Amino acid sequence: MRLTTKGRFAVTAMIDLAMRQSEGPVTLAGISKRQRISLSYLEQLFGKLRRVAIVESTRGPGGGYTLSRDDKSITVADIIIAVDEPIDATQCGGKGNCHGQDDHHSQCMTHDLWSNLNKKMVDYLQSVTLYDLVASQEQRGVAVMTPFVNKGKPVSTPLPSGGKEARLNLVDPKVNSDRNANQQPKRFIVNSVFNLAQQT
Amino acid sequence: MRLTTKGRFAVTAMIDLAMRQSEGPVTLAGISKRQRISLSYLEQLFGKLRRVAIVESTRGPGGGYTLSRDDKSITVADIIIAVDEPIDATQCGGKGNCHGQDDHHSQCMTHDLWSNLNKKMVDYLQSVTLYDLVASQEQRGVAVMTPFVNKGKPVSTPLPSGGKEARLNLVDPKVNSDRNANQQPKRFIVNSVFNLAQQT
DNA sequence: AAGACACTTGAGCAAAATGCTCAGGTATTT
DNA sequence: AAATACCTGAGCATTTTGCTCAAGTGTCTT
Repeated sequence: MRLTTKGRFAVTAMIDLAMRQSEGPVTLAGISKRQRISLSYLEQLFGKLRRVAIVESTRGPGGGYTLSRDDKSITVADIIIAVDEPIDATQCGGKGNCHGQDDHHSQCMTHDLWSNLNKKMVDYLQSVTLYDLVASQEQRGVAVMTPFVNKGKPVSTPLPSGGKEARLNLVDPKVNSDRNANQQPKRFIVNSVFNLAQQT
Repeated sequence: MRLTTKGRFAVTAMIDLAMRQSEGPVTLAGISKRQRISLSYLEQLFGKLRRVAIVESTRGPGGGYTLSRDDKSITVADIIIAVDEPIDATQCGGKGNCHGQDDHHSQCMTHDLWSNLNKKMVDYLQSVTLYDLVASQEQRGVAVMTPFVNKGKPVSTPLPSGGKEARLNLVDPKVNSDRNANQQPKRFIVNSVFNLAQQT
């Protein structure tokens, strides 16, 4: 379990995807614009997410990505583990075969410490589903990103994205869909886990 | 809260210190040999530990480091926070002022997620004291790391506990003086927290 | 006073990891 | 065809990590 911005981007992107997939496949280009993550980078991330079968892809015009299973059965841990794969094989890798060099049977001193910590982290991240994140997001008023999506709930704020996005953005007229175009719309930033809490 | 090998080394070194400070100040050179951590690196780490008043130093011959407070009141979190100081000022830094760029009052989508995760980690690390680590270490038989100290000081045979655990696997008498011994002694390796648990 | 000891400080640096970009593809629709 | 959009892998600039080196400063022993 590593935690880098890669994992944070992936979670952010997945929330975006989860919030809009009712309209059909969501394009990476769209996520890229809304969340201001480079398209190429997203392609990398979603390649991994697809390989672990968290998302499915549809090619061609009108294509994009969809969740391959339910909101509620995809956890944050799933996402992070998929994109931030462990380099494993480092140290004892949880196997417990970590003595100094002698033949002692003792595990390394702090094995349990790190092992337990890791477990706590995984436990927590596994307890949070994509559904939870979407729900809490909608409750907050960030809600739906485009005015059209409405999962039966009141759409609280038609965001100031204007008429351009007013249409299911299947075909954005003339949008400079340059590969490396820079984007502007709002993005929900993800914080670093590790820079927080100096104390509490 | 960052977790790097720096923090792991620091915890390891602190355990070593805690286990031997009854003999008086513990030198970095000693820790360096026993744990096979470069002296210069230890100097860096202990500089930070001293600055946050977790340890105290005594200069000159016979000097070294000592815990500046009780075993039981020093937590792993204290140690890690001391050496792996957060670069803070990144993102919203826990302040909650993390919107995209618009004027929304909403915090960023996953703020709570990372914030909670961080809290869980800190909570756990704060619940584990140096005393706990030393105790669990001794119980394991790793016990005291070297059989003697030839500093003109009495060779104490630590190990208040009885011979419960068979023969505490102390280093056998063959192990020679630490005079110019190259780094060979046992070291309790610390694992990467993040490379563990792919799943559970 | 001399010298050994051990902490103290800061600069510097190589290797690895990170966070991307670029340049090509290939499949599917219109 | 042509456009759309996924797919793949190589490559690379920056940052972070994990140290080393060099020069101190204070303290004790002789």
